[in-house]
Amino acid sequence: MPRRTRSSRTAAGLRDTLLSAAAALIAKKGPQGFSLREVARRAGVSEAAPYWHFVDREALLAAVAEQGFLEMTRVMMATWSRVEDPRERLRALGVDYVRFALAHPAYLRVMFGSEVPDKAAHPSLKEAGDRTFALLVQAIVDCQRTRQVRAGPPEELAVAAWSIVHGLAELIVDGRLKEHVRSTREATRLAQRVTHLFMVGLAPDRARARKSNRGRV
Amino acid sequence: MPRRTRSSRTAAGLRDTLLSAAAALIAKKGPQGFSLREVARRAGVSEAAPYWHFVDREALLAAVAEQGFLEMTRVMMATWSRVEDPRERLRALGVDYVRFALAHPAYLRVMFGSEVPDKAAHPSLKEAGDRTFALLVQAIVDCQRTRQVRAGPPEELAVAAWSIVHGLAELIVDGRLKEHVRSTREATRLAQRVTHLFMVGLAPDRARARKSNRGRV
DNA sequence: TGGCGAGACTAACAACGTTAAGTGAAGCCG
DNA sequence: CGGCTTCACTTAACGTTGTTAGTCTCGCCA
Repeated sequence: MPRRTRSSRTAAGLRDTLLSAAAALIAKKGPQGFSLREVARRAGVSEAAPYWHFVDREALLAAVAEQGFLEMTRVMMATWSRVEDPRERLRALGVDYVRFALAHPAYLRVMFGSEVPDKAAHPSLKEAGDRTFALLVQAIVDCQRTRQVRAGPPEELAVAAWSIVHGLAELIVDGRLKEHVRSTREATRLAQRVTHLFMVGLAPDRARARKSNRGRV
Repeated sequence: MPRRTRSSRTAAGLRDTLLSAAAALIAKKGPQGFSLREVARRAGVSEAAPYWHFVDREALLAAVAEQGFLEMTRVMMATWSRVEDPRERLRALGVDYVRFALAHPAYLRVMFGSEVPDKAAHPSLKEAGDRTFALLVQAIVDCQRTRQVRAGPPEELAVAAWSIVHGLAELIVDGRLKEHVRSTREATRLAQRVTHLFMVGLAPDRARARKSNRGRV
Protein backbone atom coordinates (compact mmCIF):
# COMPACT_ATOMS: atom_id res chain seq x y z
CA MET A 1 0.00 0.00 0.00
CA PRO A 2 1.79 3.14 -1.23
CA ARG A 3 1.89 5.91 1.30
CA ARG A 4 3.74 9.16 1.45
CA THR A 5 5.70 9.76 4.58
CA ARG A 6 4.09 11.80 7.28
CA SER A 7 6.41 14.76 6.76
CA SER A 8 5.84 14.98 3.02
CA ARG A 9 2.10 14.71 3.48
CA THR A 10 2.16 17.39 6.11
CA ALA A 11 4.21 19.57 3.83
CA ALA A 12 1.72 19.13 0.99
CA GLY A 13 -1.13 19.63 3.43
CA LEU A 14 -3.68 16.87 3.37
CA ARG A 15 -6.47 19.37 3.59
CA ASP A 16 -5.43 20.98 0.35
CA THR A 17 -4.78 17.62 -1.24
CA LEU A 18 -8.32 16.54 -0.36
CA LEU A 19 -9.71 19.81 -1.65
CA SER A 20 -8.16 19.51 -5.08
CA ALA A 21 -8.87 15.81 -5.26
CA ALA A 22 -12.50 16.58 -4.51
CA ALA A 23 -12.63 19.31 -7.12
CA ALA A 24 -11.11 16.98 -9.70
CA LEU A 25 -13.51 14.18 -8.83
CA ILE A 26 -16.55 16.43 -9.04
CA ALA A 27 -15.34 17.82 -12.34
CA LYS A 28 -15.00 14.29 -13.66
CA LYS A 29 -18.11 12.58 -12.36
CA GLY A 30 -20.41 15.38 -11.28
CA PRO A 31 -21.46 16.21 -7.74
CA GLN A 32 -23.52 13.01 -7.73
CA GLY A 33 -20.66 10.64 -8.38
CA PHE A 34 -18.66 12.36 -5.71
CA SER A 35 -17.95 10.29 -2.62
CA LEU A 36 -15.91 11.09 0.42
CA ARG A 37 -14.37 7.65 0.42
CA GLU A 38 -13.13 7.92 -3.14
CA VAL A 39 -11.63 11.31 -2.47
CA ALA A 40 -9.74 9.78 0.41
CA ARG A 41 -8.57 6.91 -1.76
CA ARG A 42 -7.35 9.29 -4.44
CA ALA A 43 -5.49 11.32 -1.86
CA GLY A 44 -3.80 8.11 -0.77
CA VAL A 45 -5.14 8.10 2.77
CA SER A 46 -7.57 5.95 4.68
CA GLU A 47 -11.27 6.42 4.17
CA ALA A 48 -11.86 8.07 7.50
CA ALA A 49 -8.94 10.47 7.28
CA PRO A 50 -10.93 13.36 5.78
CA TYR A 51 -12.90 13.62 9.01
CA TRP A 52 -9.90 15.18 10.63
CA HIS A 53 -10.08 18.13 8.29
CA PHE A 54 -13.77 18.34 7.48
CA VAL A 55 -16.56 17.60 9.92
CA ASP A 56 -18.77 16.40 7.10
CA ARG A 57 -19.04 15.44 3.53
CA GLU A 58 -20.97 18.68 3.23
CA ALA A 59 -18.15 20.65 4.81
CA LEU A 60 -15.75 19.41 2.17
CA LEU A 61 -18.19 20.37 -0.56
CA ALA A 62 -18.62 23.78 1.04
CA ALA A 63 -14.87 24.24 0.99
CA VAL A 64 -14.81 23.34 -2.70
CA ALA A 65 -17.58 25.86 -3.34
CA GLU A 66 -15.60 28.48 -1.51
CA GLN A 67 -12.60 27.74 -3.72
CA GLY A 68 -14.88 28.32 -6.66
CA PHE A 69 -15.90 31.74 -5.43
CA LEU A 70 -12.30 32.67 -4.72
CA GLU A 71 -11.20 31.65 -8.18
CA MET A 72 -14.10 33.51 -9.75
CA THR A 73 -13.32 36.63 -7.78
CA ARG A 74 -9.71 36.33 -8.89
CA VAL A 75 -10.74 36.27 -12.54
CA MET A 76 -13.07 39.22 -12.09
CA MET A 77 -10.44 41.23 -10.27
CA ALA A 78 -8.10 40.74 -13.21
CA THR A 79 -10.79 42.08 -15.54
CA TRP A 80 -11.41 44.94 -13.14
CA SER A 81 -7.87 46.20 -13.43
CA ARG A 82 -7.76 45.57 -17.15
CA VAL A 83 -10.92 47.47 -18.12
CA GLU A 84 -11.09 51.11 -17.13
CA ASP A 85 -14.42 52.40 -18.35
CA PRO A 86 -17.06 51.59 -15.69
CA ARG A 87 -19.72 50.62 -18.18
CA GLU A 88 -17.44 48.38 -20.17
CA ARG A 89 -16.10 46.97 -16.95
CA LEU A 90 -19.53 46.04 -15.65
CA ARG A 91 -20.30 44.29 -18.88
CA ALA A 92 -16.95 42.51 -18.94
CA LEU A 93 -17.58 41.22 -15.43
CA GLY A 94 -20.85 39.74 -16.61
CA VAL A 95 -19.15 38.00 -19.49
CA ASP A 96 -16.50 36.73 -17.07
CA TYR A 97 -19.22 35.20 -14.96
CA VAL A 98 -20.65 33.22 -17.84
CA ARG A 99 -17.24 32.19 -19.10
CA PHE A 100 -16.25 30.98 -15.66
CA ALA A 101 -19.37 28.83 -15.51
CA LEU A 102 -18.55 27.41 -18.89
CA ALA A 103 -14.96 26.67 -17.97
CA HIS A 104 -15.78 25.21 -14.54
CA PRO A 105 -19.33 23.84 -14.62
CA ALA A 106 -18.59 21.56 -11.67
CA TYR A 107 -17.64 24.50 -9.51
CA LEU A 108 -20.83 26.32 -10.38
CA ARG A 109 -22.88 23.30 -9.40
CA VAL A 110 -21.31 23.12 -5.99
CA MET A 111 -21.37 26.88 -5.52
CA PHE A 112 -25.08 27.10 -6.17
CA GLY A 113 -26.54 23.61 -6.16
CA SER A 114 -28.31 21.78 -3.40
CA GLU A 115 -25.29 19.73 -2.38
CA VAL A 116 -24.68 22.37 0.25
CA PRO A 117 -28.27 23.13 1.19
CA ASP A 118 -27.69 25.85 3.75
CA LYS A 119 -24.82 28.01 2.59
CA ALA A 120 -25.16 30.32 5.54
CA ALA A 121 -24.10 27.42 7.76
CA HIS A 122 -20.62 27.73 6.30
CA PRO A 123 -19.49 31.27 7.13
CA SER A 124 -16.38 31.43 4.98
CA LEU A 125 -18.34 30.18 1.99
CA LYS A 126 -21.00 32.78 2.50
CA GLU A 127 -18.40 35.47 2.87
CA ALA A 128 -16.65 34.45 -0.34
CA GLY A 129 -19.97 34.64 -2.18
CA ASP A 130 -20.79 38.00 -0.68
CA ARG A 131 -17.44 39.37 -1.81
CA THR A 132 -18.22 38.38 -5.39
CA PHE A 133 -21.56 40.12 -5.15
CA ALA A 134 -19.94 43.19 -3.64
CA LEU A 135 -17.76 43.45 -6.73
CA LEU A 136 -20.87 43.78 -8.88
CA VAL A 137 -22.42 46.35 -6.59
CA GLN A 138 -19.28 48.44 -6.68
CA ALA A 139 -19.13 48.24 -10.46
CA ILE A 140 -22.67 49.54 -10.63
CA VAL A 141 -22.01 52.33 -8.17
CA ASP A 142 -19.09 53.42 -10.34
CA CYS A 143 -21.35 53.45 -13.39
CA GLN A 144 -23.88 55.56 -11.57
CA ARG A 145 -21.18 58.00 -10.54
CA THR A 146 -20.24 58.52 -14.17
CA ARG A 147 -23.95 58.63 -15.09
CA GLN A 148 -23.57 55.63 -17.35
CA VAL A 149 -26.26 53.83 -15.40
CA ARG A 150 -29.56 55.16 -14.15
CA ALA A 151 -29.96 56.27 -10.57
CA GLY A 152 -31.58 53.97 -8.06
CA PRO A 153 -30.66 51.55 -5.30
CA PRO A 154 -27.43 49.97 -6.55
CA GLU A 155 -28.04 46.72 -4.70
CA GLU A 156 -31.26 46.22 -6.57
CA LEU A 157 -29.64 46.93 -9.91
CA ALA A 158 -26.85 44.57 -8.94
CA VAL A 159 -29.35 41.84 -8.13
CA ALA A 160 -30.81 42.27 -11.58
CA ALA A 161 -27.36 42.19 -13.17
CA TRP A 162 -26.37 39.15 -11.17
CA SER A 163 -29.64 37.46 -12.04
CA ILE A 164 -29.17 37.72 -15.78
CA VAL A 165 -25.61 36.47 -15.90
CA HIS A 166 -26.27 33.83 -13.29
CA GLY A 167 -29.37 32.64 -15.09
CA LEU A 168 -27.53 32.40 -18.39
CA ALA A 169 -24.66 30.57 -16.73
CA GLU A 170 -26.98 28.05 -15.07
CA LEU A 171 -28.98 27.45 -18.23
CA ILE A 172 -25.81 26.76 -20.18
CA VAL A 173 -24.29 24.51 -17.53
CA ASP A 174 -27.54 22.65 -17.28
CA GLY A 175 -27.41 21.91 -20.99
CA ARG A 176 -30.71 23.64 -21.53
CA LEU A 177 -29.21 25.82 -24.27
CA LYS A 178 -27.22 23.09 -25.95
CA GLU A 179 -29.01 23.70 -29.22
CA HIS A 180 -28.36 27.42 -29.12
CA VAL A 181 -24.79 27.45 -27.94
CA ARG A 182 -22.49 24.74 -29.15
CA SER A 183 -19.07 26.22 -28.46
CA THR A 184 -17.30 28.42 -25.96
CA ARG A 185 -17.08 31.02 -28.65
CA GLU A 186 -20.82 31.02 -29.22
CA ALA A 187 -21.41 31.15 -25.49
CA THR A 188 -19.19 34.18 -25.10
CA ARG A 189 -20.98 35.84 -27.95
CA LEU A 190 -24.35 35.10 -26.42
CA ALA A 191 -23.17 36.44 -23.09
CA GLN A 192 -22.10 39.65 -24.79
CA ARG A 193 -25.44 40.03 -26.53
CA VAL A 194 -27.43 39.35 -23.40
CA THR A 195 -25.40 41.67 -21.22
CA HIS A 196 -25.66 44.33 -23.88
CA LEU A 197 -29.43 44.01 -23.92
CA PHE A 198 -29.43 44.39 -20.19
CA MET A 199 -27.12 47.39 -20.25
CA VAL A 200 -29.59 49.15 -22.50
CA GLY A 201 -32.20 48.70 -19.81
CA LEU A 202 -29.76 49.95 -17.24
CA ALA A 203 -29.01 53.11 -19.18
CA PRO A 204 -30.08 56.44 -17.62
CA ASP A 205 -33.72 57.38 -17.88
CA ARG A 206 -34.99 59.29 -20.87
CA ALA A 207 -38.46 60.37 -21.82
CA ARG A 208 -39.26 57.00 -23.36
CA ALA A 209 -38.29 55.02 -20.34
CA ARG A 210 -40.22 57.31 -18.04
CA LYS A 211 -43.27 57.13 -20.23
CA SER A 212 -43.34 53.35 -20.47
CA ASN A 213 -42.94 53.23 -16.73
CA ARG A 214 -45.90 55.45 -15.93
CA GLY A 215 -48.32 54.01 -13.42
CA ARG A 216 -46.49 50.79 -12.90
CA VAL A 217 -44.03 49.15 -10.50
CA MET B 1 -47.79 -4.40 8.32
CA PRO B 2 -50.61 -2.29 6.84
CA ARG B 3 -51.10 -2.79 3.16
CA ARG B 4 -53.77 -1.70 0.78
CA THR B 5 -55.28 -4.41 -1.31
CA ARG B 6 -53.85 -4.98 -4.71
CA SER B 7 -56.91 -3.65 -6.49
CA SER B 8 -57.09 -0.41 -4.51
CA ARG B 9 -53.40 0.20 -5.05
CA THR B 10 -53.77 -0.38 -8.76
CA ALA B 11 -56.70 1.99 -8.81
CA ALA B 12 -54.70 4.73 -7.12
CA GLY B 13 -51.79 3.97 -9.42
CA LEU B 14 -48.59 3.20 -7.60
CA ARG B 15 -46.60 5.21 -10.10
CA ASP B 16 -48.50 8.37 -9.24
CA THR B 17 -48.37 7.56 -5.55
CA LEU B 18 -44.61 7.25 -5.76
CA LEU B 19 -44.38 10.46 -7.73
CA SER B 20 -46.21 12.56 -5.18
CA ALA B 21 -44.53 10.83 -2.28
CA ALA B 22 -41.20 11.68 -3.88
CA ALA B 23 -42.20 15.29 -4.44
CA ALA B 24 -43.32 15.58 -0.83
CA LEU B 25 -40.14 14.02 0.48
CA ILE B 26 -37.93 16.28 -1.58
CA ALA B 27 -39.92 19.29 -0.49
CA LYS B 28 -39.41 18.27 3.11
CA LYS B 29 -35.80 17.17 3.21
CA GLY B 30 -34.28 18.54 0.04
CA PRO B 31 -33.04 16.52 -2.92
CA GLN B 32 -30.16 15.31 -0.73
CA GLY B 33 -32.29 13.68 1.93
CA PHE B 34 -34.33 11.99 -0.75
CA SER B 35 -34.00 8.23 -0.94
CA LEU B 36 -35.78 5.71 -3.10
CA ARG B 37 -36.27 3.40 -0.19
CA GLU B 38 -37.95 5.97 1.96
CA VAL B 39 -40.26 6.95 -0.87
CA ALA B 40 -41.24 3.29 -1.14
CA ARG B 41 -41.81 3.07 2.61
CA ARG B 42 -44.00 6.16 2.56
CA ALA B 43 -45.98 4.76 -0.32
CA GLY B 44 -46.53 1.65 1.78
CA VAL B 45 -44.80 -0.77 -0.58
CA SER B 46 -41.61 -2.77 -0.45
CA GLU B 47 -38.32 -1.09 -1.06
CA ALA B 48 -37.83 -2.67 -4.46
CA ALA B 49 -41.31 -1.93 -5.77
CA PRO B 50 -40.43 1.40 -7.39
CA TYR B 51 -38.19 -0.42 -9.83
CA TRP B 52 -41.26 -1.70 -11.58
CA HIS B 53 -42.24 1.84 -12.51
CA PHE B 54 -38.90 3.62 -12.73
CA VAL B 55 -35.70 2.08 -14.04
CA ASP B 56 -33.63 4.24 -11.72
CA ARG B 57 -33.59 6.56 -8.83
CA GLU B 58 -32.69 9.15 -11.44
CA ALA B 59 -35.71 8.23 -13.53
CA LEU B 60 -38.00 8.95 -10.60
CA LEU B 61 -36.32 12.29 -10.06
CA ALA B 62 -36.65 13.05 -13.75
CA ALA B 63 -40.36 12.30 -13.53
CA VAL B 64 -40.67 14.67 -10.58
CA ALA B 65 -38.82 17.34 -12.55
CA GLU B 66 -41.19 16.80 -15.43
CA GLN B 67 -44.14 17.29 -13.08
CA GLY B 68 -42.55 20.56 -12.08
CA PHE B 69 -42.37 21.78 -15.65
CA LEU B 70 -45.95 20.71 -16.27
CA GLU B 71 -47.19 22.56 -13.22
CA MET B 72 -45.17 25.62 -14.15
CA THR B 73 -46.53 25.59 -17.67
CA ARG B 74 -50.03 25.27 -16.24
CA VAL B 75 -49.55 28.39 -14.12
CA MET B 76 -48.11 30.32 -17.03
CA MET B 77 -50.92 29.27 -19.34
CA ALA B 78 -53.42 30.65 -16.85
CA THR B 79 -51.58 33.96 -16.88
CA TRP B 80 -51.44 33.83 -20.65
CA SER B 81 -55.21 33.75 -20.98
CA ARG B 82 -55.67 36.29 -18.20
CA VAL B 83 -53.35 39.00 -19.54
CA GLU B 84 -54.09 40.28 -23.03
CA ASP B 85 -51.46 42.87 -23.78
CA PRO B 86 -48.36 41.09 -25.11
CA ARG B 87 -45.91 43.24 -23.24
CA GLU B 88 -47.72 42.92 -19.96
CA ARG B 89 -48.13 39.25 -20.61
CA LEU B 90 -44.43 38.69 -21.14
CA ARG B 91 -43.66 40.46 -17.95
CA ALA B 92 -46.35 38.58 -16.03
CA LEU B 93 -44.88 35.30 -17.23
CA GLY B 94 -41.53 36.33 -15.83
CA VAL B 95 -43.05 37.14 -12.48
CA ASP B 96 -44.86 33.80 -12.58
CA TYR B 97 -41.56 32.07 -13.05
CA VAL B 98 -40.04 33.63 -9.96
CA ARG B 99 -43.17 33.09 -7.90
CA PHE B 100 -43.26 29.45 -8.89
CA ALA B 101 -39.68 29.02 -7.76
CA LEU B 102 -40.53 30.65 -4.48
CA ALA B 103 -43.59 28.50 -3.94
CA HIS B 104 -41.92 25.24 -4.98
CA PRO B 105 -38.19 25.55 -4.39
CA ALA B 106 -37.81 21.77 -4.28
CA TYR B 107 -39.25 21.44 -7.76
CA LEU B 108 -36.87 24.02 -9.12
CA ARG B 109 -33.92 22.18 -7.63
CA VAL B 110 -34.89 18.96 -9.34
CA MET B 111 -35.84 20.70 -12.57
CA PHE B 112 -32.46 22.35 -12.90
CA GLY B 113 -30.08 20.82 -10.39
CA SER B 114 -27.48 18.15 -10.89
CA GLU B 115 -29.62 15.36 -9.46
CA VAL B 116 -30.60 14.58 -13.04
CA PRO B 117 -27.28 15.28 -14.72
CA ASP B 118 -28.24 14.62 -18.30
CA LYS B 119 -31.73 15.93 -18.89
CA ALA B 120 -31.63 15.00 -22.54
CA ALA B 121 -31.52 11.35 -21.46
CA HIS B 122 -35.14 11.68 -20.32
CA PRO B 123 -37.10 12.68 -23.41
CA SER B 124 -40.39 13.58 -21.78
CA LEU B 125 -38.58 15.77 -19.28
CA LYS B 126 -36.71 17.56 -22.01
CA GLU B 127 -39.88 18.05 -23.95
CA ALA B 128 -41.70 19.49 -20.96
CA GLY B 129 -38.87 21.96 -20.47
CA ASP B 130 -38.84 22.89 -24.12
CA ARG B 131 -42.54 23.59 -24.02
CA THR B 132 -42.04 26.05 -21.18
CA PHE B 133 -39.33 27.79 -23.17
CA ALA B 134 -41.52 27.84 -26.25
CA LEU B 135 -44.09 29.79 -24.28
CA LEU B 136 -41.54 32.52 -23.67
CA VAL B 137 -40.48 32.59 -27.29
CA GLN B 138 -44.06 32.92 -28.43
CA ALA B 139 -44.69 35.74 -25.96
CA ILE B 140 -41.72 37.59 -27.38
CA VAL B 141 -42.78 37.01 -30.97
CA ASP B 142 -46.17 38.49 -30.09
CA CYS B 143 -44.49 41.53 -28.59
CA GLN B 144 -42.42 41.99 -31.70
CA ARG B 145 -45.52 41.78 -33.85
CA THR B 146 -47.10 44.64 -31.92
CA ARG B 147 -43.75 46.45 -31.98
CA GLN B 148 -43.57 46.46 -28.21
CA VAL B 149 -40.22 44.70 -28.37
CA ARG B 150 -37.30 45.41 -30.65
CA ALA B 151 -36.71 43.33 -33.74
CA GLY B 152 -34.16 40.54 -33.69
CA PRO B 153 -33.96 36.79 -33.33
CA PRO B 154 -36.75 35.99 -30.89
CA GLU B 155 -34.98 32.91 -29.54
CA GLU B 156 -32.06 35.01 -28.47
CA LEU B 157 -34.28 37.56 -26.77
CA ALA B 158 -36.12 34.71 -25.12
CA VAL B 159 -32.87 33.27 -23.83
CA ALA B 160 -32.10 36.63 -22.29
CA ALA B 161 -35.57 36.84 -20.77
CA TRP B 162 -35.35 33.31 -19.47
CA SER B 163 -31.90 34.00 -18.06
CA ILE B 164 -32.96 36.93 -15.97
CA VAL B 165 -35.99 35.32 -14.38
CA HIS B 166 -34.24 32.01 -13.99
CA GLY B 167 -31.23 33.64 -12.40
CA LEU B 168 -33.38 35.57 -9.98
CA ALA B 169 -35.32 32.44 -9.13
CA GLU B 170 -32.18 30.42 -8.49
CA LEU B 171 -30.57 33.11 -6.40
CA ILE B 172 -33.66 33.36 -4.24
CA VAL B 173 -34.07 29.61 -3.87
CA ASP B 174 -30.42 29.33 -3.01
CA GLY B 175 -30.88 31.77 -0.17
CA ARG B 176 -28.32 34.09 -1.67
CA LEU B 177 -30.74 37.02 -1.50
CA LYS B 178 -32.10 36.26 1.95
CA GLU B 179 -31.04 39.66 3.18
CA HIS B 180 -32.70 41.46 0.31
CA VAL B 181 -35.93 39.53 0.08
CA ARG B 182 -37.49 38.32 3.27
CA SER B 183 -41.05 37.63 2.17
CA THR B 184 -43.01 36.37 -0.80
CA ARG B 185 -44.34 39.88 -1.18
CA GLU B 186 -40.88 41.38 -1.37
CA ALA B 187 -39.81 38.70 -3.80
CA THR B 188 -42.73 39.43 -6.11
CA ARG B 189 -41.93 43.09 -5.94
CA LEU B 190 -38.30 42.45 -6.77
CA ALA B 191 -39.32 40.25 -9.67
CA GLN B 192 -41.49 43.04 -11.00
CA ARG B 193 -38.70 45.57 -10.74
CA VAL B 194 -36.16 43.31 -12.37
CA THR B 195 -38.42 42.31 -15.23
CA HIS B 196 -39.31 45.94 -15.74
CA LEU B 197 -35.66 46.87 -16.00
CA PHE B 198 -35.22 44.16 -18.54
CA MET B 199 -38.27 45.21 -20.53
CA VAL B 200 -36.77 48.65 -20.90
CA GLY B 201 -33.76 47.04 -22.54
CA LEU B 202 -36.07 45.01 -24.71
CA ALA B 203 -37.98 48.07 -25.93
CA PRO B 204 -37.70 48.99 -29.61
CA ASP B 205 -34.58 50.81 -30.75
CA ARG B 206 -34.44 54.55 -30.59
CA ALA B 207 -31.60 56.92 -31.34
CA ARG B 208 -30.06 56.49 -27.92
CA ALA B 209 -30.01 52.76 -28.02
CA ARG B 210 -28.53 52.72 -31.49
CA LYS B 211 -25.87 55.23 -30.52
CA SER B 212 -24.76 53.37 -27.41
CA ASN B 213 -24.60 50.26 -29.52
CA ARG B 214 -22.31 51.68 -32.14
CA GLY B 215 -19.22 49.66 -32.86
CA ARG B 216 -19.97 46.90 -30.40
CA VAL B 217 -21.47 43.43 -30.37
C1' DT C 1 -59.44 -25.67 -14.15
C1' DG C 2 -54.87 -24.52 -15.60
C1' DG C 3 -51.45 -21.51 -17.11
C1' DC C 4 -49.58 -17.01 -17.37
C1' DG C 5 -47.92 -12.59 -16.79
C1' DA C 6 -48.08 -8.21 -14.27
C1' DG C 7 -46.95 -6.60 -10.03
C1' DA C 8 -45.43 -7.06 -6.22
C1' DC C 9 -42.10 -9.26 -2.16
C1' DT C 10 -37.82 -11.05 0.25
C1' DA C 11 -33.03 -11.41 0.42
C1' DA C 12 -28.69 -10.25 -0.80
C1' DC C 13 -24.58 -7.28 -2.58
C1' DA C 14 -21.39 -3.62 -2.70
C1' DA C 15 -20.67 1.15 -1.72
C1' DC C 16 -21.54 4.98 1.08
C1' DG C 17 -21.42 8.35 5.37
C1' DT C 18 -20.16 8.26 9.87
C1' DT C 19 -18.38 6.92 14.39
C1' DA C 20 -15.51 4.48 17.91
C1' DA C 21 -11.44 2.69 19.20
C1' DG C 22 -6.76 1.91 18.42
C1' DT C 23 -1.74 3.29 16.79
C1' DG C 24 2.34 5.54 16.30
C1' DA C 25 5.13 9.41 15.73
C1' DA C 26 6.14 14.45 17.39
C1' DG C 27 6.58 17.49 20.79
C1' DC C 28 6.95 18.88 25.52
C1' DC C 29 8.07 18.52 30.61
C1' DG C 30 10.74 16.50 34.44
C1' DC D 1 16.77 10.54 28.80
C1' DG D 2 11.73 8.77 29.93
C1' DG D 3 7.04 9.34 30.22
C1' DC D 4 2.90 11.91 28.94
C1' DT D 5 -0.05 14.15 25.78
C1' DT D 6 -1.65 15.42 21.37
C1' DC D 7 -1.97 15.29 16.56
C1' DA D 8 -2.92 12.83 12.45
C1' DC D 9 -4.12 9.14 11.01
C1' DT D 10 -5.73 3.73 10.54
C1' DT D 11 -8.80 -0.17 11.19
C1' DA D 12 -13.18 -1.91 12.08
C1' DA D 13 -17.75 -1.62 12.51
C1' DC D 14 -22.84 0.17 12.07
C1' DG D 15 -26.73 1.40 9.60
C1' DT D 16 -28.48 3.04 5.16
C1' DT D 17 -28.50 3.39 0.36
C1' DG D 18 -29.08 1.90 -4.85
C1' DT D 19 -29.70 -2.12 -7.29
C1' DT D 20 -30.37 -6.96 -8.74
C1' DA D 21 -31.97 -11.79 -8.56
C1' DG D 22 -35.22 -14.95 -7.42
C1' DT D 23 -39.78 -16.05 -5.59
C1' DC D 24 -44.58 -15.57 -4.76
C1' DT D 25 -49.41 -14.30 -5.77
C1' DC D 26 -53.28 -12.37 -7.63
C1' DG D 27 -56.56 -11.73 -11.44
C1' DC D 28 -57.52 -12.98 -16.05
C1' DC D 29 -58.31 -15.72 -20.27
C1' DA D 30 -58.54 -20.18 -22.64
